[in-house]
Amino acid sequence: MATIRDVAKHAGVSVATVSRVINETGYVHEDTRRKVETAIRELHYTPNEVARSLYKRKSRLIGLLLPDITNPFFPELARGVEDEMQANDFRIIFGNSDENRKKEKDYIQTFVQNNVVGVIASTNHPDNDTYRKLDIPVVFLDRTADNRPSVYSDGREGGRIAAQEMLSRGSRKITVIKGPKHIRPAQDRYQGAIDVLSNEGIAFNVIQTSSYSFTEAGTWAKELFEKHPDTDGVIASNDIVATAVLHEALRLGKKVPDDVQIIGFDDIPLSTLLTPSLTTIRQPAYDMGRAAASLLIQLIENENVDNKTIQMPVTFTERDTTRKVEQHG
Amino acid sequence: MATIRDVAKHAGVSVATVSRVINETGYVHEDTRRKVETAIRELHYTPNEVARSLYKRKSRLIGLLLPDITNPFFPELARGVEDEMQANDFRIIFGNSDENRKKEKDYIQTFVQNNVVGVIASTNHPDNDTYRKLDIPVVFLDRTADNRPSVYSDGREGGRIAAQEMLSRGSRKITVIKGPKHIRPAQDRYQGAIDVLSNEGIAFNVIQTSSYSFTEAGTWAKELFEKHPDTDGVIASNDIVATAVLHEALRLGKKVPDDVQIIGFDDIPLSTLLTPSLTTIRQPAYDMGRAAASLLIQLIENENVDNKTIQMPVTFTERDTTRKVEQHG
DNA sequence: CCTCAATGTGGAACCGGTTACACATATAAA
DNA sequence: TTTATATGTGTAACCGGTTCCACATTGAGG
Repeated sequence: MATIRDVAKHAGVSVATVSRVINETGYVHEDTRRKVETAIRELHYTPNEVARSLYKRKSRLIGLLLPDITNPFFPELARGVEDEMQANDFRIIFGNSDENRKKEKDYIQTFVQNNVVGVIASTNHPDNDTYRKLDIPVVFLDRTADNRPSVYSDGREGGRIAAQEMLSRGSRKITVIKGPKHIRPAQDRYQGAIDVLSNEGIAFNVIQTSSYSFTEAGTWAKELFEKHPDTDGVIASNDIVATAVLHEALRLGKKVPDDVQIIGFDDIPLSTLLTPSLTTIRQPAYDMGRAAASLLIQLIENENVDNKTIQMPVTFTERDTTRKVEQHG
Repeated sequence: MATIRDVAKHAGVSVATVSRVINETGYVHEDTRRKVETAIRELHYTPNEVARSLYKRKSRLIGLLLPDITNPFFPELARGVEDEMQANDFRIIFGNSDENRKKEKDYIQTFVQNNVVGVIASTNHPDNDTYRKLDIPVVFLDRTADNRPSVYSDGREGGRIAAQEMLSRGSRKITVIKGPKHIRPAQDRYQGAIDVLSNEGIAFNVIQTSSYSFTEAGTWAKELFEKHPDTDGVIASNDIVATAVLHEALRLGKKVPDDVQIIGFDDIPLSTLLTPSLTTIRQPAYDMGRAAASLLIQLIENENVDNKTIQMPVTFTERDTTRKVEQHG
């Protein structure tokens, strides 16, 4: 690998001049510029980002911390982040936290050790010192923390919508699947749903789950129909469990949506391809990723950001696991 | 952020000694060690990886390049890589290539600029100079290149198995979905399938697709049943299209597997949760990721590696989109 | 013709680590 | 007692960039 000194020698100038050419700073005579550019080309020189980063105490790297890329919601988010970052010449150091504080902390630390200029994190503990003490901008994604920069969608509202739509479509024996305790958005959704149910005076059952994993989802679906066989409406904590519930319902010979209606959450890409396709509360994951990246970049570049917390819309996405409701008025 | 000089001053020793303590190299008196360790703790010192990386010309970073994290097969792979790397204190710079050579090249370049010590790449052009000229180890994942380190599974064999199982279960009007031309494993699978079909003298139809995207998958499924409505067996190029085909078949009122059998490829996590659940040719994605990471680490650490190309088994994973075949013998 | 600002360039310090080397001391072997 | 070896520590160069500052040259304005 050629260094800046090689280029300087080859072009017959000083390293300072080469640096000026590369960074387009200060004065450089046109002829000199050309000489340097030729040398750069001939030596296939590319600047060493590490050396740069050391002096500037800033890299072109950002840290991205997500709970688990294996959950289909997160790749969408990640992809949004990546595309926006890529477009702005930032690269990503990536880690899965498994919603585990130690892993989180370790990752944040190595992010810092690698001079990242910003962090996007999906954490349940934004108020933790790990984040508070960071002196680089952090954007919380799919999570909120009051007044700290974040991009999220309103889980509570989503839960409410799910419950309302479920009710307006006639289900009365509703089972709500309560996502893992330590996952904030899961709890928000649950709260939103039971807000509405309680207000309307509708009794409901709850199935508590402890992870979002594919393998366990089936277990909870089984548990649901064993404990509450007369359920005629399921509000799931995300599309994975919703899919498992759908699978189990069909296995039991129930008709969906006639016997049981199901509403999921997230709108992962596969939801449309299920049969019947899954009605769900959509979060615009890809756009959320992009928005978070864009917000972080603004923060990094010290631009004045008026809107530090961006709430994205949740939308009821009607498909075939819910009954059609006749239009009136 | 405290630097090594701060620690040295605080402990009343030289930076060299601090460095020796941190890296456990050379001789350090027990008492000195303790003083230094105390100072490190008190100052919350963590070494700056960038400075390290600059001097050593080696970081603890590796580059991971995957086509598209949005395709559910890749998160499994990525997770395997991450877990293994994490366990060995390596971090990941991540990028999506979209199977696009320019993006690939750009990413590889920034990997190099950031002093990564190794690269794991899923590329269709392993023989490209981009990789040939790298002076750090590269492991190809989900792709082969003769004699270069790689972890993959035998797509051709997978295609053969799919075709055999399809035939042994009685389908005779088979449509093979041919994955995108530029994606090697897709072509291998296709070749494997038509090898068997041709050998057996079975006529078959082909649907050519040009991407693995969720949104387009539905289009090809529709095209399939429009062009070849009498199809009684579909060999899909991966589980995404298989899912779309299943969805479309059911929509058309076909019985699966009675009227149409479907075999997918990959065994993405959702396959079990479809109804009927998807029969597929499984690749052990997570294990492949781990294996690739483990191989790369060996290469990085200059260990003698006897087996540089690791072929993982493809296994016929029988579920409910294929008919049961009676056991004999 | 003189002055001053704009233009152009290079030397060297600096970022925060690692390590070669020099030097000192303690210990064991001869 | 001498010598070789193991142990312990510090100084300074180095990694490959960036940037401050000093210095030279040019041209415009007075």
